[in-house]
Amino acid sequence: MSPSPAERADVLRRQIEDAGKAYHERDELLIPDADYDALVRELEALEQAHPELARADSPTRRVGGKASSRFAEVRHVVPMLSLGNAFSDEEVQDFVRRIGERLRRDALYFSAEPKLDGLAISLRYEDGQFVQGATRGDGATGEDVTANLRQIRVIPHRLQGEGWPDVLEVRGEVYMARADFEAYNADARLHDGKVLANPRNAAAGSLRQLDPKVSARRKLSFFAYGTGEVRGGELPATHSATLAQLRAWGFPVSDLCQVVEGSEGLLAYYRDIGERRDGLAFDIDGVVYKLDDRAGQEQMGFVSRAPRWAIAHKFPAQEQTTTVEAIEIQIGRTGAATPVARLDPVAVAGVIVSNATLHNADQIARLDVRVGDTVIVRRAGDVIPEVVSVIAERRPAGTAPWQMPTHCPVCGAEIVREEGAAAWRCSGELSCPAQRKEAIAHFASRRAMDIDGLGGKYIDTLVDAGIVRGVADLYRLQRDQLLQLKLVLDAGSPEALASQIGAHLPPEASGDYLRAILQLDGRDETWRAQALAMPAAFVWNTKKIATRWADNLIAAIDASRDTTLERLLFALGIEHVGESTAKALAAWFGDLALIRRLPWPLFKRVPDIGGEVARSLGHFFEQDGNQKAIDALITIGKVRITDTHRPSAKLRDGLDFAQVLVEAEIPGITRLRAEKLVAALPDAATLLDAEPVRFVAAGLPNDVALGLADWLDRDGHGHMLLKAEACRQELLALAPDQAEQIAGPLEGQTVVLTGTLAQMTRDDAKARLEALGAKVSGSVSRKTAFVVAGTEAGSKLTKAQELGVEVWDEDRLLAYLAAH
DNA sequence: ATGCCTCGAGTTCA
DNA sequence: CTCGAGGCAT
Repeated sequence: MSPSPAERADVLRRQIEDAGKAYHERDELLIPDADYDALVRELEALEQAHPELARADSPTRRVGGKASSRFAEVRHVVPMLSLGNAFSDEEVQDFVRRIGERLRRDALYFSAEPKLDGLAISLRYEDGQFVQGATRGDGATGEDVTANLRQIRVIPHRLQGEGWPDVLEVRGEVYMARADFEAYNADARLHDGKVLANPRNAAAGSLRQLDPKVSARRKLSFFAYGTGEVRGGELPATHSATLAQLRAWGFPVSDLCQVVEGSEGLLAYYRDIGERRDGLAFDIDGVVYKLDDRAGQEQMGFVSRAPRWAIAHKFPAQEQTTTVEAIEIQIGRTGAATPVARLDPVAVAGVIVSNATLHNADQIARLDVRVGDTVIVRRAGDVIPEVVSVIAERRPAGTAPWQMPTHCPVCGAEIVREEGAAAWRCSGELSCPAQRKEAIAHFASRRAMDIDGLGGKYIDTLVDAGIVRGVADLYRLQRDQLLQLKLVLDAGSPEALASQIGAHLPPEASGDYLRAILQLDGRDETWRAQALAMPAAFVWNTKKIATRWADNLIAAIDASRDTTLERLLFALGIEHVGESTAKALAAWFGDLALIRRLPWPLFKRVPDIGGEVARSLGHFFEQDGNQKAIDALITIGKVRITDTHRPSAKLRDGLDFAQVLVEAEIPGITRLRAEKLVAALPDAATLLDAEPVRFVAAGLPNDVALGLADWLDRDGHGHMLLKAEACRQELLALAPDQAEQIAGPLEGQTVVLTGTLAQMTRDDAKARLEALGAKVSGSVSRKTAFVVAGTEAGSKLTKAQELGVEVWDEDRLLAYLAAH
């Protein structure tokens, strides 16, 4: 049976998308360009022949396409800066105060302008002629979009008037007016084209079109708001006069630009624009204030990549109303049951929101969100959608308060709440497929074992099929198994796959699909020739993509076998043990064999590990299943820890038996009492043998002595104490670790990274800072030594400024790293 | 006990 | 990114 056009179209779309994604996200070529083009052409032909199959999200309509979508790079001689943000009146007043103090001036004049929601660009004029236009890019380097900018009617090709500098760069915002955006989408809907999400995306997408004719059809506009490089000429001494001059030279400048005085003037302007916002012809997301006189600007200078003389005052996150269609719960890696609201999709602050976390049952109870409710949603911090409140008047009749289900929707185990905790958990542990999948995904994740290419979709299938039950099974996977898996997944189902293949194989070759495909693997020349003779490149491409994936995944799994103790400890997914704790454990103990059998009180020897984390570690390693899983990883999986070393000598400081007793958290046992106890009963064996009277004789109050006796009898505590004592002696007997690291120049300093770095990845920067002894943390506080801010730095930069923490830009970091 | 400072864990969308 | 909560200094 030959595949229906619909099935065929589905397969094509999936292949095109896989290849396109690999190319865009990883710069990886899954299939040659010619093959890719063939796939796209076939899909186009199919969609034309069967218009009912054409879909708005089809890759044939994708903006930009695939290969060659690279624009030339343009280096900005004067960097295109980002702006600091203000969200409250106070922050604006602080901004004005800082300037007043530094410039020692009472009256400050600002140029205030609307902040358009578009795309920042730079236009270069030489001898009055438009020669080049570029996007902002990372601020230092952008993309050359000259051809597309020439299509924008309001951008002058030649400067008007006179007196312009020999070289003039004009900075401004390309945007799409609301009316033009609506018209575009109406047209797109009519012709079944791709509907764009918002004017901003429309502008950005249009500008990055490769074909200028395409972007010409979309009506873009432009407002100038500043200048970049200027050579062979002078600009007026104030920003406002410069804008007027730009207008005279032929540039559109918003007529909402105004000069105002002091913070009062700024705030009045903000309110005025806020009121007029909805009536404007274009979207704005705030207003921008710039110190008007250039001399003052120069005196103020820059922090990181942002000028100190300008700030963006943002409007509050946009809110929208929508309805709650369902409240589902998701089971996380630790079993945490998180309620998520499925919403009727709605556009909030530029994106379509269809899910919003409700965080936990308390939050639902507080808001009293019910299925069917109309709610207000907001994008908190402009990213993660949240439900703000319920509109009570619009609640349908007959609803009941939402309740946490009593059983896990995935495995059916009971959902329980720990005492005093906020979170409900599925009690199924690793017998719950949801938890097992998440645990495996965590194990494979980049910061853990780093098995690239093993996404959630494949883990789902592997676990559902029973091929992978635990993490060690990953190391048993065979290439052909994976190949089959991928082929079936790509086709949607084994049946779909078989029917598709049947059509393209010669009659004598049809039959078992998988066998057919597998035999194409270069081993059988006859098959190979037949495949090449097939009418469509389909089988080849399917095969090539799948083979590539399987080979890559096998290679990634193989590469993950050599790992560090830190990564493996993190990968195990022990509760409360994240990257940082795993790193500390690895550094202090150095040896998995030791860690696996360590009684929990001894984990507290490591700074930043307290009772909770230590118990969690102990609990994990007590479980037989976990020990077996680790054994399997090592023996069957051939996982090797490459950095095993001796425990740190520092572990021995203050480590006597009395301390072990204290750290075991026995009720009533203080350091003083423990010492008395040890003086009378010097080791664990003696202690265990002793009658409670001996404890009293050693100076313990009656109730504490009885409590201790009771404690020793319960829950294997006695045995644990014996083990702890044995381990303690072992640690003491170990030769001191010679390889104590030399103190780096940043030893003991905490550094925070924020924003996007252009020259290196954040992981890279982190590793290099750590190599110098720094601790790289995620949150800014007074103790932070300095904050490294890349482009688009967010709240952490703001916080650093508030706390007066030093801010480095990327160049400074690079210079520092180079010097050390 | 109280109040930082961090870390861990969970999540959204392009 | 944000929230909750663990660890530790006061």
